[in-house]
Amino acid sequence: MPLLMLKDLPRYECLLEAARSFPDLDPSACEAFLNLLRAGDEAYRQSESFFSEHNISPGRFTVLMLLSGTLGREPLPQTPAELAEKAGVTRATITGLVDTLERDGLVRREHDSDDRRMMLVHLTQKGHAALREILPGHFKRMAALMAPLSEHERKTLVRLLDKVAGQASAMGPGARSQSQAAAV
Amino acid sequence: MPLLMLKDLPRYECLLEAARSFPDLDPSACEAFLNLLRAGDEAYRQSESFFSEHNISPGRFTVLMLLSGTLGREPLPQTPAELAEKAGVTRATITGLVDTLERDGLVRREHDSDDRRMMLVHLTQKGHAALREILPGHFKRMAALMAPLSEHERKTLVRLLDKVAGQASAMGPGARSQSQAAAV
DNA sequence: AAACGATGATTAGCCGCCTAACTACTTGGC
DNA sequence: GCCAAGTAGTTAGGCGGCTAATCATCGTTT
Repeated sequence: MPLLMLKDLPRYECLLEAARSFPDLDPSACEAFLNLLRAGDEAYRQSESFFSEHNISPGRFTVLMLLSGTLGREPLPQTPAELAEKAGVTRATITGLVDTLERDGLVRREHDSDDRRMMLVHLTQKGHAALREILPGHFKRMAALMAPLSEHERKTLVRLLDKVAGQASAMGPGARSQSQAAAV
Repeated sequence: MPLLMLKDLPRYECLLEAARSFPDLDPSACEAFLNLLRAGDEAYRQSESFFSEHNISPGRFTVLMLLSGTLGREPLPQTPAELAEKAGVTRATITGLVDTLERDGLVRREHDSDDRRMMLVHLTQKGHAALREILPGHFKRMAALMAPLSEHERKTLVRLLDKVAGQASAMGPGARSQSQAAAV
C-alpha cells in the first residue's frame, strides 16, 4: 500500500493525553486503527519488495492470479470489467495494468465474438510460467511474515480483521463493495 | 492504501486445497496475510474518503500532523528530510506533498538561516485551522470503524499486529526502518 | 582560493491509483 | 431503419508513490 504513513506510532499514553483536548478521540480505537494501517502497509511493502525481484507489481500479480482461476486449474479468461469488479479498482486502472502485462507478453486481449464492446483477457503460457515461478517464493514470504503468530493467534487475527472490514463495508463510501472472487 | 487488492478473499477451505499443489503455501498464514491486506486497505480507504470531503489527502494530512507537534501543543517546523524519515517515504515524495500544501496556503517553506541547503517547513495559521476542523471527524470515523471490537479485542488486535509489523521490520527490505515519531 | 566529496532538496520520468470524458458498440423504442 | 440511452473500454489529466539524476550548498583538504 504505497501510502504515506507514520513509521512510529504514538504511544497509548500520548493518545490518552491527546483525548483531553479532543473529546472525540477514543484512545483504544485510535491505537488499533493506526496499528492496522501500519501493519497493513508493511505487509504490502513486503510483497511489493518480493514482487519487484520478479519484475512485477502486486497489482499485475493480482490480475494474473484472477486470470489463472482457482489454483492449479484451467486459466479463466475475463473481461476488464470483471477483473475490475473482483479486484476492487476502476476499469481505467485495469486498462493500464493489462497494457503493461500485454506489453510483457503475460496476457493477451481479444474482442468478444458476440459483443464487440467487450474484451476478453487471456493468460498466456508465458504468464502462466511467470506465476508458477513466483508463487512458491510468495507463499514462503507470507509464511515467514506470519511465523511469529501461533495458529490460534492467526485465527483470532482473522476474526478481528473481518469484524473491522465488515464494519468498513457497512459504513459505506470508501470501502469495497461485496463481490465473489478467489485468488491468491 | 491505493493498491489493487481482491475484494473477496478465498475461503480457508480453498487455501487448504491449493496447499496440495503448492507445498510452500501455509493456509493459515495465507489467510491471515490476505485478511490483513484487505482490512488495512479498507481502513485506509475509509480515511481517504473522509479526507477527500475536506479537500485533503491522507499523505498531506500526515504532513500537517507531523508539523503540528504533539496534539494541542506548539507547531514544530521540520525539514523535508525529517518529514520523510518520520513518514517513511522518500524526500522526493515530501517535496510533492509540500508543494501542494504550500499552494493551498497550509504550510510555508523557508531556508534554514545557518545551512541554506536545508528548508524548514512551517504550519501556517490556515493549516492549523484546517487540522482543528478535520480532527474531530477523523477521530469519530476511527471510533466508528473500531466500534465492533471490545476494548479487550482492540488490545489483542494491537498486540498481534505489532508482532507482524515487528517481523516485517526484521525481514528487512520493504519494511520501514525504525524512527521516532508521534502524530495522529 | 580552488577543488573535491558529501548533503539536502528538487526535478524528470515511470507506475498505479483516481475521475471525467470520449469512442465504439449494443439494445430497445418508435 | 433511425435514434436515444446505456454499456465497455480507453484516454487525458491529476495525484502520490518510487528511483535516479541534477542543482545548490557546505565543510574539508590542498
